[in-house]
Amino acid sequence: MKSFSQKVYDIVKQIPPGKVLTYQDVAKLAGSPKASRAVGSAMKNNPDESSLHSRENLLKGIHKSIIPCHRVVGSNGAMHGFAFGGESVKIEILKKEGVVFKGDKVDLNLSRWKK
DNA sequence: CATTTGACAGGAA
DNA sequence: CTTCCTGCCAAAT
Repeated sequence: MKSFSQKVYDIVKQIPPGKVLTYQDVAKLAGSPKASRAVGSAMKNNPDESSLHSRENLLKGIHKSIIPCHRVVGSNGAMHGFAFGGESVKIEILKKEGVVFKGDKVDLNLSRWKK
């Protein structure tokens, strides 16, 4: 049985380019609609490219998991803490992938994955 | 086993 | 529209 965070990673990895998901949705898909917070906690343990080389993750078996954290946003379409170079950079990337932006926030009505 | 923490969400002021 | 407060959950210590 995968732990909650593992499920979260699995789900986030399946988010297609040009689409985003809110923490709430991820939590729901992971099995706990109210665990949006826990999702964030799991994300900070985030086995992304940066921590990919971390020995810790290798020991945990999380090494081939590249989590597109930039495709996970808050319920209002804004991002909170993820920054692998700066929020602005993240926005650029998302735009490039086809995510529609509404000012400095993501337009969830258009770019929300499976609605 | 109990406490603390955190990349959240939603409502109220 | 922005800021603060409260509720909720899983993981780490």
